[in-house]
Amino acid sequence: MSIQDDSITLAHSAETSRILDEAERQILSLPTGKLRVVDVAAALGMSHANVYRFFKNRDALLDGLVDRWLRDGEVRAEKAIADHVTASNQLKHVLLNLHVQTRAKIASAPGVMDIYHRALNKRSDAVERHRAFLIQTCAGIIELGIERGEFEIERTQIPSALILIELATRKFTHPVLISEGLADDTPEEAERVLTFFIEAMKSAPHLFEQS
Amino acid sequence: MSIQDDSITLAHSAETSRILDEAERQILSLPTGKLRVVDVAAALGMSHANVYRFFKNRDALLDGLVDRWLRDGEVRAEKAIADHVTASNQLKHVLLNLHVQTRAKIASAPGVMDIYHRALNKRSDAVERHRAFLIQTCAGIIELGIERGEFEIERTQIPSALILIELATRKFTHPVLISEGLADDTPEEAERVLTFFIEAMKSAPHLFEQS
DNA sequence: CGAATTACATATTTTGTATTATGTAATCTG
DNA sequence: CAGATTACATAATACAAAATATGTAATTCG
Repeated sequence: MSIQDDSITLAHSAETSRILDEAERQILSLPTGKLRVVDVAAALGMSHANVYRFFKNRDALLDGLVDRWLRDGEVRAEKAIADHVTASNQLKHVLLNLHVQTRAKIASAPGVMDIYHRALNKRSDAVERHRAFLIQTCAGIIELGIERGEFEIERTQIPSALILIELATRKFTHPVLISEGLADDTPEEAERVLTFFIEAMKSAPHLFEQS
Repeated sequence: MSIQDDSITLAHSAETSRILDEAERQILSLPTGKLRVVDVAAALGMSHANVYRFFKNRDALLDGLVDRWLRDGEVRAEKAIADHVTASNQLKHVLLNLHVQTRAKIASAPGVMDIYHRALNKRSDAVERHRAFLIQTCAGIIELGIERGEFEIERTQIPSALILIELATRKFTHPVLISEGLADDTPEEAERVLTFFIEAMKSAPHLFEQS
């Protein structure tokens, strides 16, 4: 029974994964993000029409890729939380990791950015979900930090802190903006801004009062 | 003599200005930034080769346009300083004005963004100069704020404050990033971040200590 | 009958060519 | 001879035709 349940809980069928794997492989060796469904199907020895049984259209396939990348980032975020003890370090490393990983992903192949760009402009479900995950995660960490007495801000100031941190660090977490500043923006700068807000939550809580 | 001096100090000849005026006029009514030197020359009733007497090449002409736009922003920055008394308000409105003005400029015509984009990717002299102007201006305001006892940070912390403010607000002042977030990022959000840093300089100077 | 394929109309991309623009040098003009 | 033009080689762009991809419906296969 548990075996059946396991197979049911698999979000993607084995076939879906194979298709995504091949799509990703091709994207990484492509000069641009112009992935062709026919090529993916051909490489897998199936007809291209068969791909459409698993993905509504090409956009859905690309969204699937972005979704995997974003989920990968989320796993790393969870790991960053597990790897650090203090809320300060958890918050810092969750966002810093995100910056560094996305940076690396984008730099790995020119086509990756094209795919991200499309998904973000479309505000695909995958992107919205990821955004919600991040905000929830950061909120949780800050809450923990407050409970532990690590941060001096009030619980009611959490939304305000989240908005500010998001605004000031989006430049380091948003794929398009990372790509735009690939040459200029360093992880060190990201850390600097993060440290500033973390220190502010520790020793200058009044800055987060709602206006 | 002073008349002669005046004419000499004119950075642009009357002809240069005419060319830039016509180029700008065309850009504003063009779907993309694909300005053609021949068209500008034709509209002015001169041969296209004549344009090359005043601008080394097409890129130089486009840089000239960006330069004018950026200088216009600088004039508005100076005005923002004159219009406000406190260093806090000067700093806030200089950057906020920049955000709002650039936003409006980009929204005015699709071609404008193309031109900005090119100049920024090229790191043209115009852009570098503008960047230096902004940093210098903000530094001056902060210095004044310190002198007046409005900000509590130390003079030695000015560089640190400038870097942080620049990092956290570039999203609101960088044309490409403004364009990217034209739909999402509001002036209100920009103000929020600015207010945060200004308040921090007032009441939490220790946050700006060098690490 | 479910899983996959081929067949097909429409959209998109590629390709080769004609046209037009760029930038420079030679030439003209007042 | 400074100020501008025309003339020209090279580079970029626009365009039309052919080729290819997408997405769906009819068809085949096990």
